[in-house]
Amino acid sequence: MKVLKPTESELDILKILWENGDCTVRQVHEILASNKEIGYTTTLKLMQIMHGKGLVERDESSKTHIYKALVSRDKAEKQVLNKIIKDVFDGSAARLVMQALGNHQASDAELEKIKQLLNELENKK
Amino acid sequence: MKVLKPTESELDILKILWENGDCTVRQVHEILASNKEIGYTTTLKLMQIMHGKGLVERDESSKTHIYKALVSRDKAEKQVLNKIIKDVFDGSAARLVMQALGNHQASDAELEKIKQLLNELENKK
DNA sequence: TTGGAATTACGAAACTCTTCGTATATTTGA
DNA sequence: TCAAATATACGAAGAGTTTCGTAATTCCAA
Repeated sequence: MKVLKPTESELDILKILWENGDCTVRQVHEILASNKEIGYTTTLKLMQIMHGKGLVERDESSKTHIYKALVSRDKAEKQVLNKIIKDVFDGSAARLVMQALGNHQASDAELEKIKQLLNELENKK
Repeated sequence: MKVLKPTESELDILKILWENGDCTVRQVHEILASNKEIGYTTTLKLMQIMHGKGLVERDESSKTHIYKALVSRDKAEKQVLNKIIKDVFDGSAARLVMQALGNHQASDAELEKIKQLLNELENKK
């Protein structure tokens, strides 16, 4: 099975669908356009291409189509990370984690959650 | 200041320069060509473009130029991560870390190193 | 009912990235 | 010395992405 790798623009649209649920092109466009200059037909075309690639499906029963993400957020995130880990971090997830932790400030609560996850991972072994 | 975002091919070349130190086009090409089909002039062109972008500098004192990375590995890794964290993980490094840890098998030693890093981070607060 | 607004479909331009062929210059060794 | 090997420069093709204009269709409100 072919791995679907969303482009950057496609990811923007997927995020909107993940966060807002199924959307019309108009709805997606309004959100995109609130962050940057973009024409309506550009948004439309992107979503049509995503449909062609199988990244989204759409309900065509009424004239105004309703789009739904076909990739889960979790899966897409994993794909992105796998690629980075492979390409940039020599396949070492730990290297990536340490670079991320060293660079970014995480809140106490977040650090606690991460430690908890680490303990669970160790117990599983 | 403009952020330099290496493309995938450019990253391949940077990695060679980071690991092997300064290189001629020929040296870089030999390493690239051991992993995939690629013509010499392709490698040359890529490195010329990288030079134009300021990703590398080169010593032109002899006919055969010697290229040197101008971005550090650490900085490039941080840039890649920052972008992903911003684009995909809503700005939360912790979300990225958890996705990475949940997905990939890290060795005990790696997990230990990560826990240690977490402790250091907590003590710093 | 009908004209304007909204929607989809489609083609093509502009841009970036990757690739390589060809031209030109330099070095080298037989 | 001078032909072959090696190097750089450069242009351009091909693929993928992003952008939008235009045409055709459908819907809705006056």
